[in-house]
Amino acid sequence: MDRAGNIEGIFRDLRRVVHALELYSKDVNARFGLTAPQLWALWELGRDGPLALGALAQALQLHPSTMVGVVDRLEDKGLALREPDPADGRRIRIGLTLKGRALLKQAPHPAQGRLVHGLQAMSDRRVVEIQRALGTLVRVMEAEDLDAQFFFSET
Amino acid sequence: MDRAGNIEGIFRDLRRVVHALELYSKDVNARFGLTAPQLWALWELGRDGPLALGALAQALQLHPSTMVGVVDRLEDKGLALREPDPADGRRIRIGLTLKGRALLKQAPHPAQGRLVHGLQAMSDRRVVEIQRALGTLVRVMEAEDLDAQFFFSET
DNA sequence: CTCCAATCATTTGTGGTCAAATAAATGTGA
DNA sequence: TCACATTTATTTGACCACAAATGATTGGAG
Repeated sequence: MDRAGNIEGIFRDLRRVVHALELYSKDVNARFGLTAPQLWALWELGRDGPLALGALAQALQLHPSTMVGVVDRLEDKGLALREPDPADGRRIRIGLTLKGRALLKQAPHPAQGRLVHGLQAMSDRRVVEIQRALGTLVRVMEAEDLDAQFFFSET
Repeated sequence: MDRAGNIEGIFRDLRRVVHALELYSKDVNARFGLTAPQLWALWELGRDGPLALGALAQALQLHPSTMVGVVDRLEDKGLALREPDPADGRRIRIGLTLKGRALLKQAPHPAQGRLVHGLQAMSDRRVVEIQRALGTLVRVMEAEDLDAQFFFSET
């Protein structure tokens, strides 16, 4: 197995992982009525109390304009609530409703579910290896240095 | 670093990898006027000649209804073309236009960018480790998907 | 040959994501 | 004080992704 083949394989596997994550989100939605971002936001709100929209977006690593829609849907479901921030007229405070708090007690942790079962069944060594590999990927992909566009040799 | 922390970290890193992939798609779009799925579809069409919509969706691991929009946009840009399949009235044949073929010659490989740059700069051992870890992840995640499908198809 | 199930592309609806533009409120410097 | 840049949330527009429903076509069973 040559190097180009390895890199090709990494890309293919990444796409498959992304795909599986999306299906997992749909599955969570079907079982709990919440998509993965919605559940994650709910969990974050339950942890850090009322948050401004920007702070919540930051916590979830999402664009603020993306966050608006997610919060809208949580509000539509009666799980979260927007309130004006008395200290700063620009800000809002997003908090959980009683219903949201109740649901949070029953819902799975965002990083939980059948997917985690597979990881839990692995040896510690395996888990650490995956974590280290992903950490390397994140570092590489989030590296700021650009350029270097045209030097991939295809077979 | 405990085990739960490792699994937490894996999820966090997965989200960041997904995020980076999305930004990469936007970046490709800004540079070449093509999003990652569009570029990938173009590349696949240039490889395997005219394809039916379903076959193309299969090649990209996308839902057929998703593929429709991507092909629409490629057609709007004059890069691809739908033709009725003379042998089967239900099927269409999606092919590249001359313009599409010309663009494909200049466009980067779909699996290009920051990530490839980083991977190429790594040691072989590192690349193999990443590949193996992702392979394990894919097996676990796709196995869970199969379980879910089996579980939900029992009615 | 006819009826009917399977296949294929598409449409519709929901949701996620970003960037860019907008509006309101805040804070700051002259 | 007042003009102006900054911050914050939102809207708009484009794209991606899926599931479910639809319409047309095909192919097989009787």
